[in-house]
Amino acid sequence: MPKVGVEQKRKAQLIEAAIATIGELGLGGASLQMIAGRAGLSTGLVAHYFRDKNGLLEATLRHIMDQLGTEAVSRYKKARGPRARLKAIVDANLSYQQLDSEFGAVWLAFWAESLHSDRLYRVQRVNHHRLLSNLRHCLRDLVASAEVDRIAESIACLIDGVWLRSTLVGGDSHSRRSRALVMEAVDALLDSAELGNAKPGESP
Amino acid sequence: MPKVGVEQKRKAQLIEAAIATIGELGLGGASLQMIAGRAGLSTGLVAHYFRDKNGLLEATLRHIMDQLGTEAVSRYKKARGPRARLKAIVDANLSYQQLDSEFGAVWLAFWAESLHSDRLYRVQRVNHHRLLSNLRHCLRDLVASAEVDRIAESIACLIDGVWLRSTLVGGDSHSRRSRALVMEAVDALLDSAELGNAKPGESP
Amino acid sequence: MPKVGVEQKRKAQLIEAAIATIGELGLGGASLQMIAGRAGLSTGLVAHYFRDKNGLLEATLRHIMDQLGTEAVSRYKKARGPRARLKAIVDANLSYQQLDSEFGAVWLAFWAESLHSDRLYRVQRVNHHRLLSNLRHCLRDLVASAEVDRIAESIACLIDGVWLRSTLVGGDSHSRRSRALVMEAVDALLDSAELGNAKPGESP
Amino acid sequence: MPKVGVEQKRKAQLIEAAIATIGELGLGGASLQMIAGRAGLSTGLVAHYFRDKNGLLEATLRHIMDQLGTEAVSRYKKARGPRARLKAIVDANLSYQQLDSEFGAVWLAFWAESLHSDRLYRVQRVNHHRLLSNLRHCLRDLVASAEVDRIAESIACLIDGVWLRSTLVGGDSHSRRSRALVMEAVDALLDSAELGNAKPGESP
DNA sequence: TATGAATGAGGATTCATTCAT
DNA sequence: AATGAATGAATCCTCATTCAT
Repeated sequence: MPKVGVEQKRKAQLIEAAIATIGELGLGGASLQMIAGRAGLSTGLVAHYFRDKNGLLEATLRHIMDQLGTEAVSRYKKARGPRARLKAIVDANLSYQQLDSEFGAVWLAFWAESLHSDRLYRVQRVNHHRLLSNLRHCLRDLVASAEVDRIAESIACLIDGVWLRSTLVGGDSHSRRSRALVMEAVDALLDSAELGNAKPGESP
Repeated sequence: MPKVGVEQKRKAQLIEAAIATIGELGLGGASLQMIAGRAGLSTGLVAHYFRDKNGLLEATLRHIMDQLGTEAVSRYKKARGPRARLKAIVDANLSYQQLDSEFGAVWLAFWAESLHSDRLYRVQRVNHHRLLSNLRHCLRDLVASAEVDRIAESIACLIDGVWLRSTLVGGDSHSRRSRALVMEAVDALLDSAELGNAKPGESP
Repeated sequence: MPKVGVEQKRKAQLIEAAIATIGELGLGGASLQMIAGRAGLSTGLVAHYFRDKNGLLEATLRHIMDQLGTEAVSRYKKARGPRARLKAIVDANLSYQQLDSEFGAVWLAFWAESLHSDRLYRVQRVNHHRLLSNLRHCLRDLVASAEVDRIAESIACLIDGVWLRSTLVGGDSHSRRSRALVMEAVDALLDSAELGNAKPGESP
Repeated sequence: MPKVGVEQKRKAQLIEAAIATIGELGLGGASLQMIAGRAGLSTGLVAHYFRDKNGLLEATLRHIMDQLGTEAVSRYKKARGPRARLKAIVDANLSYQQLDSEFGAVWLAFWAESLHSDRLYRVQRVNHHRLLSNLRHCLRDLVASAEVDRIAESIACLIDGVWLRSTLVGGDSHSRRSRALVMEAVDALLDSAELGNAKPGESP
């Protein structure tokens, strides 16, 4: 009988439960008993598979980041043309945040915590830089190289600002509006860069 | 003998210590003993003046918001012209966040916590709407009324995204760069709105 | 009203309870709940006064050592003549161990633990050397200086061996017998040293 | 297929690992996972072969005692003359304790624990009496029968006191010195007994 | 025979809160 | 007004034990 895969399954169960619990109660309210209970497992298993509560939290953050990365790559590959690819990245980041209304809260909780935990901080920075690097890669085909960094940073801030503020509002209508909002702002940024540099752009 | 003002002074001491402690250790690590100890007072005083730990936290968040509001009003009044007033608001929000490198962390901690605490949530929303409302007020003189809401929201997102991402990076050079970044993005947004609406804008 | 002395009293209560509990259940069975419960206090007070369980244990060991030291000094001062002083020291060590039948068990538990705890180890060594030094001091008047160290060490071993083995037997008759046993052995050691060195000794 | 002997081998592995772990970390720090891990086996095997953690500990103590007994018998048989046989017993007890510097710690840990465990206590007492009985047997040829018990007890205390104190000091030079110390004290005891009884002794 | 997954009780520790002074 | 002693619930973690494979 396949005892194989039990470890992966248990880890996934615990991570899923951690996400749900943190989303509902925040990091401060997410005790191991709540998490393990929601997963239908015992608290001891956390130590068994993750050594520590911190181990579970780190794995959880990493899981979230991996999922976001996978989503972004998948959308990116389907997109045709540089502007579409750029928007695919934006879309991946936004849709992922808003897939579940709790997701923004989880993301935010980890962001806040990462400022006081080396392990989480490192994971967080990897993602920070990955988003910037992806954006820059797309922008190289769209604006003058002198503008790439600035515009990439602006778009990254827009994305993070949008989901951050949307955690305060929530709701589906807001989700749709916020996507549109970012897209229009991105267009504005690209247009101004193109105009300023007289660079011939493709139509969006 | 003027024992008047003792209450105000003690409250201020505790709030200041709360901000410093949360900035350094996060909300999860800020125990009453740490806060009171840093203020040079006893833990009992917290109950005396704020009834509760939550009472202290709420007062602390309110204090931060009030300070930000005061700063914004002060800068706003000195500014001449609609675009300058708009930038004054942006500046107020950014400079305040970056006054102290710990400040972003405090702000972030409260934002995360407010998603799980009604009291904090309400305070947070007031500020959320105040920023939007201020931005909208300025924009009415700059862009077509149909665009006001959208641009205001975009700028608000930019502001929050900038300080949020800057909590991960820190440093003075980043602070200066991020101000410039927002200003340029604001210009791009305004220009695109003006062009699109053929509305004659003033020069920035 | 005298709030003074509360701290000393509470510490004494907890230390006393720690000794009783360790004597009854061993270090492995002495939980904070048992200790605090026996003292009629809450577990939280341990942290309040000793910071830690280890803090309590260290204070307890120190307390035992101090008491033994005081006892030894008191008996030593009453004794007349070098041989009597030597026996006063032996008596102090033995009578203290056997005052309470649990005491040997406590002493033994700490000795075993001190091999794995730096803090306890240091305290333990201080006592180890103090006993030797006291014995040497007495012996300088009784045997040739070349023999002092050896005889001191022998007597120290006898003392420790006696109480160690008596932990396995217990009972009052054994206590009395073991005192006599050490005294006779001490006499044998002194006699052999005196004879070997042809040193004129006083009558015991 | 010779699966015979597997049981004995596994038991020996676990016992050996238990001794090493207890020596290093003490009884309080010796978890089954540490012990089994050091033996390269799984925790489940402990239950399989010893039913219990206590079963393993009891077997371990018994193993130590058996080894000591074997060593003593072996040395005893090689010795010629009553005084040499007496010293053979002393040597067996001391050299065994000091074979490994961790050994005293293990012995001490079990001694402390045996005061709170019936099973271990019984094993401990068997050894206690065996040493006494061996010593008495030798002494019957050396001192008056009225002195046998007293001298036997004294020598036993010396032996235990020496290894007990040596656990605090350790080091090879101390080992050698402590053997000499006991031997000289034994001689002093024998001489005083012989003199007191005018019994003609053989030369050692 | 052997593994290691899973459990859950028990321990130390932290902390907000209460209250006598 | 102010202290800090005292509490006890809550949390994380460790660990012996059980059991299915």
